[in-house]
Amino acid sequence: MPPVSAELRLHRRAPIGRELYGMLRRQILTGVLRPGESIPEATLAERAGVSRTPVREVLRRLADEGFVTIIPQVGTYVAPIRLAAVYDSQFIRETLECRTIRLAAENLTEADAAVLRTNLAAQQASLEAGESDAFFDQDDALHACLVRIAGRPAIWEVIQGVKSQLDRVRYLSLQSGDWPPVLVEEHATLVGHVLAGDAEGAEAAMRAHLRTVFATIERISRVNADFFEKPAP
Amino acid sequence: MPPVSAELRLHRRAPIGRELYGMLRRQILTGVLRPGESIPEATLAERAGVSRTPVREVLRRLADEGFVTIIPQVGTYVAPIRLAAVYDSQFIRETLECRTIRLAAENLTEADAAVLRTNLAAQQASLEAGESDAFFDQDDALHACLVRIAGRPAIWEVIQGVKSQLDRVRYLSLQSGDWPPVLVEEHATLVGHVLAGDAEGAEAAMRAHLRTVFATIERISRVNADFFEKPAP
DNA sequence: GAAGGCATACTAGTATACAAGTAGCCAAAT
DNA sequence: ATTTGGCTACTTGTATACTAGTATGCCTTC
Repeated sequence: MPPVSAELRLHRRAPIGRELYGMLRRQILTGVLRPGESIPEATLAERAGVSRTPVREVLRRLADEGFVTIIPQVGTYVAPIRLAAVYDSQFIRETLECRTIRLAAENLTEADAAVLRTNLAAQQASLEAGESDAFFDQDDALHACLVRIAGRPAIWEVIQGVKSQLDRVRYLSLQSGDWPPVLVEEHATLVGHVLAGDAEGAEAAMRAHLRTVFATIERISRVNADFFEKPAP
Repeated sequence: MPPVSAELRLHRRAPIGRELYGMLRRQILTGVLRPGESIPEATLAERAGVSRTPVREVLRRLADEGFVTIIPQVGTYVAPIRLAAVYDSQFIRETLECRTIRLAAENLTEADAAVLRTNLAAQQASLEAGESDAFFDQDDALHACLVRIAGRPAIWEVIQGVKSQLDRVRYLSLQSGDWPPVLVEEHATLVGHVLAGDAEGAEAAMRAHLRTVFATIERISRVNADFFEKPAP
């Protein structure tokens, strides 16, 4: 019989391989693990001090997100960045966030406004300190916050799942080049419109902001050609 | 070393538990397996004639999609329909499909038009024959086709993954009530706008169409209360 | 010398054995 | 009669053993 307590009991899930998942995801995202690199289950299991079973589940999930490629009886490899997937991710993200930010501009409360201002200040600090990794996370936090303000917190989970490939490009673009100042500026504009309750302006700013990545993709895929999938001959 | 052939070789993947996944998904969707029902790994494994290992991967994926709830050391149960998830699914689907159908109306070719007309005719046939299961699939096929015409075939995969909870309501609504005629009518209107290249009208029709589900949710959740998550007390 | 076949090492897929934790029942004590 | 304690059956989580298939390097042969 179904436990009626299921709704109110907080299950202490067993995220044994949870940190392994996060570590691998991060390492692939940041390029510590480079596309094409072999990551056998046995090696990961041994390194983490666990058996292959939980490792397999982690890899299966990473494969679903497009981070690794599993070839049966051959091996598991860090997947190359697929440009087509990047463009699809951008399309979906733009579509969803441009709609949610309109709602955010309309539903804004004073408490939300304070959170947004705090985040912007933190970004400025990371920028001046040159901490690109911190900035990367704060960028995500701002967008997540906007989605939450829109009253659709679950949407961010979907975006998070979809933008995996986009994130890899985003990370590379933060490493080299002078994009962070531009992004902070755009974020400030974005938040400004939201604070003013200007839904129309906020959407336009978001659209422009999310398309900034386009300006870097070509250069990134040229400089870091080995990170990207080879185009069909 | 990474096999360079990875891109062009077609890997004969080993979808051993693939049919089990489809069967379970279908059975939960159609209500053959009812929310709260216990589905132990061992039972499923024995029934399918395989070991627990592949069954676990299937269940893990179903859990990610919100079809089952896995409680460690307790059991695996068919998940109840979460109304909040249904509304989130609808929001995302509406946002994405309203944008893609605009593109579909603009990118339409003659071949696409023929496919759309064929699908509509098939729907009409299923309607008259009272085959609601076939209609369910044709409904999906039409929407998938529109997304493909828009030039974003990958988007449908995302929608497919998101609308799981929505589908359960959709299936229930097709079982009882006289909604199929309404939906076919809406599909015809939709396709009509696309065929006419009327992006504006197509989007409006799509929005109205995807919101039709709202009219049934309240009744469905009342009639089939045992399918839905109990609201917080 | 080159090309083809074969053996070996390594991989993920699968099956099975073991461990840890939960819920429900039953008995005993109050 | 009620409550509380423990015990048992059952579940998922994890580890390990085994299977099957692939790629590669070496050896043979032409």
